[in-house]
Amino acid sequence: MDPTAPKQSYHHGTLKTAALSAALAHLAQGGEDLPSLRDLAGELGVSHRALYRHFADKEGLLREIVAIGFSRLAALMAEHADKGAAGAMEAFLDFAFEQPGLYRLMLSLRSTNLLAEPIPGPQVRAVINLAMQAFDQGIGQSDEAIRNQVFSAWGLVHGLYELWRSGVLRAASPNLAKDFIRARLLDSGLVAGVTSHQAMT
Amino acid sequence: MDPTAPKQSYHHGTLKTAALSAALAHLAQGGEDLPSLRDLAGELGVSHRALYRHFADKEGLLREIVAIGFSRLAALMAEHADKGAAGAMEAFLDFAFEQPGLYRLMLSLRSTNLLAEPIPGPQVRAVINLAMQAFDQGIGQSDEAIRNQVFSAWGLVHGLYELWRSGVLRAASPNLAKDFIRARLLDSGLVAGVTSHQAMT
DNA sequence: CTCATTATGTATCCAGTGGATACATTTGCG
DNA sequence: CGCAAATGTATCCACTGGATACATAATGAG
Repeated sequence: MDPTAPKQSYHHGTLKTAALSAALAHLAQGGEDLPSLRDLAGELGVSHRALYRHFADKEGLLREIVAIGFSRLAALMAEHADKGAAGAMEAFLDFAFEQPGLYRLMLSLRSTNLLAEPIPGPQVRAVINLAMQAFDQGIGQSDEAIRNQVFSAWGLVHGLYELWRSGVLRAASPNLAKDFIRARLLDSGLVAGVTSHQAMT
Repeated sequence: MDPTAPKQSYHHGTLKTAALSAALAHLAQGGEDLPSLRDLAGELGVSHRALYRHFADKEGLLREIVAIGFSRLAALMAEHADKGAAGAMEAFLDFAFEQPGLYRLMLSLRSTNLLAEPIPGPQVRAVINLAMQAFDQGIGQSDEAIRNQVFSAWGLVHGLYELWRSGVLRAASPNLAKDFIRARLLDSGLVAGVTSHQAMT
């Protein structure tokens, strides 16, 4: 049963993974919302009810995608672990601007009541822990102090990002919005110095 | 035609205002989303299609509510205009924690793709202007510097609030979340000192 | 005052959505 | 082999926002 073969068989074989990939692909291509279960199933050549064998309901699918999103964010931050707080925050920014759909699902789904249950804890904790490591300057600050700094920085960046997306904060282009957010983070004094790995925009 | 009289008449008389009030009442009572057009119309004793005489579509209703929300926020800030930046930010916080449903509609509707069009500009600008006045310390800072401070403060507060609502930031109670946000704002140095008009929680 | 015009509601339809139940087909294991 | 569990399908349902056609009430011109 080669899953890559053009399968005409009654059983799909890898429907669950295929569904998650298809959904993530939609988000990666600029989709803000998930497609309907019917459309998603249609793409996979399967009846919409087939998905219910793998996810309890639509929220189940959502939750798995959110978990994957946080894992990816953690991975991205781990890549930049050497660059300290500035690197961590730049990773946040990159993620949010490159995967807006996914980022939105991760962080504004619960408050939008699309998710009844809390977002997946372990993956979120992983992200927070990575951030705390990045912000720890090894000079014996208390865990609480570090945690406060992490949330302040994340809050500032996330808040400005959302204000931009909501239309309250106007910017001529996404890149300029990103620059603005980076600048505010910089003069907040929360990070030693933000690596601006970009040419002039 | 007394609008307060128990109307059995074919014509409602003040349907538009009644619809907006009913929707706002739902939000005030803890509703996160608007009720369906049918439920809303049902409450008003009217067929769901009647609402379409007053709003182009559901988004039309939403947009008017968002506009009202920003007006109310502006009014609340104006009340505290004497207390400077700290007062303005406390007004933000109060509004967000007392009207979570409305606040969410105002600020995370657009990014949730429930609103295709930008949120109403004039009302938003009023809020920004009030905030800028509050942050202006009259020592000749540039408009841009003040604006940056306003957005930093608003971004920080809004971001932490959203992180809390999304479940990333855990707090035992809403009041503790509010305290945490106020504390982060305070040690950001963005406001001179936050009036903590509350007893210990 | 009358009557046509316009504003406002109603009745009924439609497509799309998430979800439920009952049935069909495989797969795989004793 | 043969039967049970896993996986899909067919078909139904309630509900939503929206469209069209028709009914009724308010209003202003003559």
